[in-house]
Amino acid sequence: MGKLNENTLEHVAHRFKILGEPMRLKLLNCLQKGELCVQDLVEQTGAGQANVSKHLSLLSSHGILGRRKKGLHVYYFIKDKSVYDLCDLVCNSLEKDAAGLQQVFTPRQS
Amino acid sequence: MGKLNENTLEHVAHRFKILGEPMRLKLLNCLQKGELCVQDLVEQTGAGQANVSKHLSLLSSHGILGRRKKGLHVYYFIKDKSVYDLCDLVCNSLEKDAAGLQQVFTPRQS
DNA sequence: AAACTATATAACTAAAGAGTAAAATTGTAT
DNA sequence: ATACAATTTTACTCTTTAGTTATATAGTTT
Repeated sequence: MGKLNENTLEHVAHRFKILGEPMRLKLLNCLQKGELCVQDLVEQTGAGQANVSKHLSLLSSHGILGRRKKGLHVYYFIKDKSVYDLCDLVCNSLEKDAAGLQQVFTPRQS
Repeated sequence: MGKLNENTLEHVAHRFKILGEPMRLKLLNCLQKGELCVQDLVEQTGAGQANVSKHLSLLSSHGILGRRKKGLHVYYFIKDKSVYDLCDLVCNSLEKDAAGLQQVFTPRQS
């Protein structure tokens, strides 16, 4: 994290905030294997149509997803693959935390 | 992002949410060079004392910061350095976005 | 054209959370 | 013990936002 001025700091925080909703991560997770239309995502997530649509709009308006219209359907796809790297980093960090906790709570043989 | 089940997905989102506040990133930014006490951080950020204290509590209760008491002062320090990697990743992604926009809006010589 | 389907938008409700001021803790100094 | 200083906690206000329902838009089919 080199020299974060006030402005870029806001942008970075904003990006994190966008990724900080379980439903949005769920959508990104579904889109790992390739593009899907809104319907598909509604089915796979079990969320409401309007809700899914709003999240997708947000993600695409911030360059994380791309949008492709084909007839009645709108297909969304991953545009910024760095989100997966971010998730991986967080996962590793959380696993390390969990390992640490386990070590604390697992009594040693005496 | 390998196989994120419902549960880990929530945890990852939660971590992002924690990092999704400008003031918290500001605090992490201040702590890059080493530990600081609450007062120092209040001065460096210009935020209210209670506010800073709450953010620090949150960050340390989630393993991102560590806490060390010394007399009247409480020193906070980075415990999970991966947060800087996360910020770097986001910065790179945002820079790429900005570069793309510039390319779109900069007319070529014809 | 009308009927239908997929998606987006608008308006609303409810919950979460950032900031603040005041009171409570905790530790120090006199 | 009293006074003081650093930090935390509590209680509150205000803003933001996720989810929902209903409506609007865009495209298709008959």
